[in-house]
Amino acid sequence: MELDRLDRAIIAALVEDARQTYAEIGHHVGLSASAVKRRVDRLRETGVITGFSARVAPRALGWTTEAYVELFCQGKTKPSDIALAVAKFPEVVAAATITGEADALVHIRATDVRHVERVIERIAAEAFVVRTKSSIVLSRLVDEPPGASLDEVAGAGQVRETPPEAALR
Amino acid sequence: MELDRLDRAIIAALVEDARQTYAEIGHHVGLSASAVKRRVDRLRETGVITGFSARVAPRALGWTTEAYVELFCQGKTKPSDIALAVAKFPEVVAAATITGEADALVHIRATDVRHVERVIERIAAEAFVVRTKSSIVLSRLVDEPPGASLDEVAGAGQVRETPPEAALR
DNA sequence: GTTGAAAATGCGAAGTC
DNA sequence: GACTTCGCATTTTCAAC
Repeated sequence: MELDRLDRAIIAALVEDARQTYAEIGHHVGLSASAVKRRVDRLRETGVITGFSARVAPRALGWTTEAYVELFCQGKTKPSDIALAVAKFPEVVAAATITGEADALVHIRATDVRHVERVIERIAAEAFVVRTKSSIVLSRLVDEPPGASLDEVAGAGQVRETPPEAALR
Repeated sequence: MELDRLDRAIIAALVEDARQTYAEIGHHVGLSASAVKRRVDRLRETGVITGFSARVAPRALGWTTEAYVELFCQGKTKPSDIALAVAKFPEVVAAATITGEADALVHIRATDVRHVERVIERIAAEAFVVRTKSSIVLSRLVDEPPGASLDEVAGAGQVRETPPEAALR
């Protein structure tokens, strides 16, 4: 799907505040409310915008501790096996297979260090896990709303209006 | 701030879909629209809900590649130094100081592998960075909207209604 | 993409428990 | 103190242009 400058401005506005009215967004990007709605509907249908979500302060809900855990797995382990195993835990915020020594990296959010410990223990108990290596987060330095400044840098799909170098300022 | 069962149900509803109407949320949790709005207003004022944001498919915007980069820094480096240095890059989605060998972990999202490489190069050029160790993401397995299932597990602030053990099912 | 009108929703006041 | 109902302003939505 092709995205023009207006689409990206609308997306940026919605990433910043998803409860703005169409009229407000329209005023900001130079369109009528109807036109904005039509574009937003299209962006949702085509899967560019996957939904709208409240940003919650994890600490306010008691989630004070997080950790990154590297997983070292047996040779024949499939990514889908790892996905199934870790997706079971609500504490697992993110997970990905990666290059390097470890096979996967799992991001955990929990209520305290003991809680983190218990989750790691249960992940390590999975049959395919050979060993784990975990790092507790001491202090979070950056935590952008996913896609906060995407429009500043990325081009629209395959067609880029600004050269990649511009992304580095 | 104290959160009761209703607050957490409302938060869960808004994390799932931040553009639901107050009436819909109210129907779901058993309150009138007005009551829901008052609670949401209070949750925003107290900082539990920090905002509302559109979820965007990074791929649709051309962000097809991500990486995790461990930073090894000089002895006297302060977390705030690292924060200032990495926050400059829109490609840096998250960063945190961690326990273990490395001093910090930086999560990068970029348009392609070359783009990742350039960002890492520029981070490595910071005066306090001794060396870096990076892992490119092969495939993302889990990517929950931050706080998607927080209410399932965490207690409300310091007062916990369910014992921590319940979090592990 | 815009305008305009009908339906739905947001929002605050007043009243109830 | 918190919730509900009610009335009016705003917004959403969908037509026709």
